[in-house]
Amino acid sequence: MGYHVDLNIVKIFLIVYTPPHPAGPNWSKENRLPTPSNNRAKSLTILDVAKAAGVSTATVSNVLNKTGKVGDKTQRLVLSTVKLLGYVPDAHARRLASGAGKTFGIIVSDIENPFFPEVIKSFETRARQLGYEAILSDTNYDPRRTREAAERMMEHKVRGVAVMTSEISLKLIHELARRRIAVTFLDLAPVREYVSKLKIDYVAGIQQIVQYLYELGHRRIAFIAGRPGLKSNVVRLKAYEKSMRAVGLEPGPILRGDLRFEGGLAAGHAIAKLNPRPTAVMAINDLTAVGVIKGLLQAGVRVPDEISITGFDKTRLAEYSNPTITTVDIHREMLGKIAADALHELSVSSNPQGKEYLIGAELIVGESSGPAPVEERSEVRAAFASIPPM
Amino acid sequence: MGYHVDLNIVKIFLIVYTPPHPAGPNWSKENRLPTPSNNRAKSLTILDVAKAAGVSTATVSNVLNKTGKVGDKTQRLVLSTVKLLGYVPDAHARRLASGAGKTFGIIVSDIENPFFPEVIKSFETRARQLGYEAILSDTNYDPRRTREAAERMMEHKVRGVAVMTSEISLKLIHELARRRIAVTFLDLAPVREYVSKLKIDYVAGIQQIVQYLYELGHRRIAFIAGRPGLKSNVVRLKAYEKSMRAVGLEPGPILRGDLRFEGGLAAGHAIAKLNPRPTAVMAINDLTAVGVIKGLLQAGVRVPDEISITGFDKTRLAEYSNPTITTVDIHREMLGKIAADALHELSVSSNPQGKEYLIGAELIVGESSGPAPVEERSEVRAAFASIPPM
DNA sequence: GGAAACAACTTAAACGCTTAACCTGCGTTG
DNA sequence: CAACGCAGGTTAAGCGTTTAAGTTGTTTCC
Repeated sequence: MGYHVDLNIVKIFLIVYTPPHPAGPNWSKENRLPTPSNNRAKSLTILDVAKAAGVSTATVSNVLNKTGKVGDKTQRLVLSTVKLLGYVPDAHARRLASGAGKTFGIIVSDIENPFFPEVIKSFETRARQLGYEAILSDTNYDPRRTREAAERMMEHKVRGVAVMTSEISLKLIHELARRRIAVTFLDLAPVREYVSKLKIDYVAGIQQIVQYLYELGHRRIAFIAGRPGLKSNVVRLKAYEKSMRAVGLEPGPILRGDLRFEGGLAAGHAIAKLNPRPTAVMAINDLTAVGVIKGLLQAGVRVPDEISITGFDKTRLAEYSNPTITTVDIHREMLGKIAADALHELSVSSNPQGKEYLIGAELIVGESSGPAPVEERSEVRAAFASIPPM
Repeated sequence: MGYHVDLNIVKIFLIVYTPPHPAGPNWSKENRLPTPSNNRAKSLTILDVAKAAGVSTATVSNVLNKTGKVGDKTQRLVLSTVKLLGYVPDAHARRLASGAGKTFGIIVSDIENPFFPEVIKSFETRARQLGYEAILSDTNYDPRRTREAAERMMEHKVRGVAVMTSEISLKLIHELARRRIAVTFLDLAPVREYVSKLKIDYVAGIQQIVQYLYELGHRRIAFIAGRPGLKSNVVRLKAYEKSMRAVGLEPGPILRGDLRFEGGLAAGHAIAKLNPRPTAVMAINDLTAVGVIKGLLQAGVRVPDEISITGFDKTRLAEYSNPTITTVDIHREMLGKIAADALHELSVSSNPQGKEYLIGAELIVGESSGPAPVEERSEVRAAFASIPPM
């Protein structure tokens, strides 16, 4: 029952307050006759309430659903009976009887990724306002789990699903749509019946960073990419290349990352050794940026004096980091809200044709970026001379 | 339809691909006759499958539930029919008919607080392994929403609820328990029928930090508290005071924080001005620690050379921070897993008496702490002389 | 003053599934 | 060879709601 301090052991102690009895996890099946799973716990039903109040079940139902078909007096009677008995209606019976449940689903890749909680929260908040319940599924980046998540949504007969992950096949999306379940999707899927599209303006965000760095005198701007498989990553990379060319700069060097701290760290070390070293680094997200900064600092390169770093997504991390990170706010809270609005519109409208929503991006300047180092300035001026004005 | 770059405007553009039609949000109610919300979409039922396969609904059900009562050949026939038709069973009808649904709920304060996603994930993962579905409710620290969350759990007839927030009344807990819904709770509630208790060993965690700092020669160790209202915060504060006295040190100074970055920042500035300045600061959580470090750095105090900082909770932040933070791992992932296990045991056992689970804490040394500054050492030796060995 | 309209209910038929109880035919068994 | 057991089904009675349709008793209106 006691315990001792040992830094290397996960200490979990089980203190059983009750006298030990045979119902442990390994309890043999033979004597498991009267488990609560078997005897249906006769719970309070609407009929009990009706009897107690001396009315019909229909009246109770009408009171609970505020249809306005019940007289004032009866209404109060029913309500007080409900309170007295502690009756809570059964959500499942309700849904079954009424046909259409007011539920939305949201599917995300990874709830631990700081990107998602905010989206989930705003989605759920907005859904509530519109009178929907929300259920969440986390796929853990696993396509099989994604299919399971979609199936769960169908089983629960949701009215709409906000798909916030890319590990999902178009086929699955269409399967949902065919069942008349509204879907919002990020980027990939084309708009069609029951399917709307949420598009984050990555291109504009990247453009703003390049523009900003350019104006600070940076000319060698590296890019730390993410996982090549993810479409949104490819989009950002392309946008980087295009924006660079737009201001007359050659893209590169481009380093591989993994969207995680570790990848950024490695990239930071690599960049420190580069010659000539870039004067600015665009990381594909904040987490990578934090890693890059750490890597550079470990290698003795000062940020932002010697090199500027930028992130993307404006997670809280950007704010907490030391130095704070220059990043792009893609308005994650809008993402969730708009998803809910879009689903609502699709499921309420008589014409369920999808739409496309574009969500803007906004540059947020932090401490991790500054003017290009002075020794670069002469070069800059030379560059100015040879590059035509935009 | 176009858009222009403006850093101060949230840019959200709606591009409607479809020809405009009258079903906008402000559409008048008169002509909303045939909305999809009204006409029950006759969806595929088990009867359709049964007919198509030429068997009874009971057989289909038995196949789907793998009761083993169906012959091999029929089984295959049914399964292929299901696939062919794209039939998905209705979760609500299922639950209603079978009485006991296999669902757990989890109630958290704030999904955006990095503490929770990890707990949720491990809870959900474990619940799945045990064969349960999980539904999530976020209370946003609002007691009213907490009540709603609990009601939602009752409506959904969950078998158990993991309550991970403290903004909940004992009354509510008991109401759940009375309905034979298993509950796990943090700290506050006493164990009883259907209620188990998950206790994090904060005391041991704090003790380890004090011990560790003491051994590094620190004698003036400040504490940054959280919100006085939260019970878990009070526990930590008390543990700090007790641990300090246990090694023969006077507790204090104790500064007020808010569990957030901002509070830490303010505390950091305050500490920089203190005279004599503490040589170490224990922050109540990692986020506060990050703030403290930032505040101190801004005031020109070096970490850890001049002052050591410790956090608590071992969030990813501790790892990403610069310097990395010495913290305490309270095994959040265990919290979720154990909650699921505890609920399962309660709901399966014939004797639903709760138990108490103690989850150990573990010191994780980072870069934010180190030996006390040398100029303090003489003082330390004096202290050693006068303090009896532990 | 009688038809019509209405407010305030009640009745009972779904909703889509599970499951206890029942049936049927075939191989075993004493 | 009658009796039995059992594998592999089927039938039908719920599960707890909602809601269309029906039933009152009371106004309203010409």
